[in-house]
Amino acid sequence: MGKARENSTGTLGKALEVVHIIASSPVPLRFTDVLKLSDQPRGTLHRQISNLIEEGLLDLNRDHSYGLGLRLLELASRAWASNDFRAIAEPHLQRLHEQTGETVHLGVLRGIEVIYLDKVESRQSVRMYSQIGNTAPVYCTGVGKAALSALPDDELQARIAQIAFRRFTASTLPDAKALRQEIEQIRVEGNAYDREEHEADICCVAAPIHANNRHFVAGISVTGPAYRITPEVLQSWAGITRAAAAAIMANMATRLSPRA
Amino acid sequence: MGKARENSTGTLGKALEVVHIIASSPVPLRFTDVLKLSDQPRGTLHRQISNLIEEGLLDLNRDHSYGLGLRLLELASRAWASNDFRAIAEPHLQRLHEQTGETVHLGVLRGIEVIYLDKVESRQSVRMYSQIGNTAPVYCTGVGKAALSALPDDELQARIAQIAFRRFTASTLPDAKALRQEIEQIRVEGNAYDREEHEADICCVAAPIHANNRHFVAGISVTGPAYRITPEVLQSWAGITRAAAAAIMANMATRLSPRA
DNA sequence: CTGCAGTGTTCCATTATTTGGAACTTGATT
DNA sequence: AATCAAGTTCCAAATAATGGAACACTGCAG
Repeated sequence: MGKARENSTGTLGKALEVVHIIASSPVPLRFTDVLKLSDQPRGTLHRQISNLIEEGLLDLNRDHSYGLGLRLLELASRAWASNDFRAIAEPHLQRLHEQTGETVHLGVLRGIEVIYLDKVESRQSVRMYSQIGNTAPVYCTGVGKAALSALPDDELQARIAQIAFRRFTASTLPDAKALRQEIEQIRVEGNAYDREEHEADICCVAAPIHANNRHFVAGISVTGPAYRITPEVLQSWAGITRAAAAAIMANMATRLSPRA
Repeated sequence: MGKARENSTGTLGKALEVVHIIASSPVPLRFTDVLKLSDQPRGTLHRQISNLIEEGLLDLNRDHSYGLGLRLLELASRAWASNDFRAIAEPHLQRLHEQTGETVHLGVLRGIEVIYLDKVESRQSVRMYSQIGNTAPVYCTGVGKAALSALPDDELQARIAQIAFRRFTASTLPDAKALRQEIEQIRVEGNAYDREEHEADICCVAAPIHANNRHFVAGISVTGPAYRITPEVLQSWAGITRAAAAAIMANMATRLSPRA
């Protein structure tokens, strides 16, 4: 199982590495656990963690395990609220949801992951806020593949080269070749699909969004359970999904970058 | 007149101060704007911001203004998902919502602010995720006053002393004396109320939650529009709100701190 | 076209902070 | 009471941050 990353850019980078270690662990970590996962000496790590706790980025539980601090929630709340792209997309997501009755996602590409920025769903009873802020691999999500398809070729190759393909389900794309092939298809059709490639029984249709210069790419998707959403139904949403994406891009052009 | 901000504990603290400046601004800031708001030399600030962007905590927009980075969303998403207290409270919030039909909040005390950890509401059409991660002053929210009432006296006095009272509405508590008086009342009754003290037309009934040692205090509330929720109705929810808080505390005792 | 002003970016000797090893404390377990 | 592991503190040495000033870029006005 992987050690940490090699991104130790200055003090800040190291501090965030510690946060990342704690964020990534499925199980609560105590001091020595973190010590083993990081490659820092005891004294150093201890001071780092103390600082992080002081700043509210980490919390010290009573059993001496560490958790993420509430300061993060506060900052994220503002990050979300002040995100122009999300604000522009919101009404279009809403409309797409009304047209389909299924869950609609907005995600942006970050490295070789998709991070979900917004979500509109009908039944709130289950896991209301679960998706926003979550990340998923590009190569097995509709939004991810849609976003990739909007990248310039050189960028695309660079990103694909970094991916470590892992099989989530029987239909997960197995390697770079299959992914490249599918990207070509998406570029022609204008839509990406996820047919139970990440989670069993979950499928979606997606469409790409990009800024003029294609340095910023994102995607939207309509998602539903495979037992209810047949391939034909999915297909039938392709057009309105593309239309919603186009509408968002049109709004971006006018409301962002007043001096294009 | 207090000193300016003295929260500059090390490099990390300064970096977060920059993040805070950008998070707090209602309007996008460019480099020189931040420079004016921070008291750091140009070169230093520039490197700090560069590092923060590198780490994903800030974003550089194309018009050279800065925004909060998506890394924050990712971390916050995990912070929220892995928060034991929130997970324990969740079903109780749900039940309280079913009993009242109104919006239910869970908030914890942090300094002299309340930070909202969770929310269950009926109509999702408006501003779904708006509340979680938001902060509000203790002295004019039901959850805040409830949480305060659970603090030991010395802690209570210390916190109250830090508050700068500001009038949000006609019924906002005006000063420390009024607040102390109300806290006494809450301690006797077991419930706190907010009668349009923060926002016009918003009122709520709340109940305190605390860990055994009272170093951790929080609160839950049932909130609704004043035009629909009469004082009598509000009063009628006091009991079930207290009951929900009690149930959460009972669960905390068994599920947290396995080695009390 | 040229100079000007406002912004953003880079450089590097000085300075202050972080580092890391070891010693110390705590508190559970035998 | 002794032992061991986990957590905390300390300080000289190493390293990273600082901050002042110079450099570049951009649009604007003469």
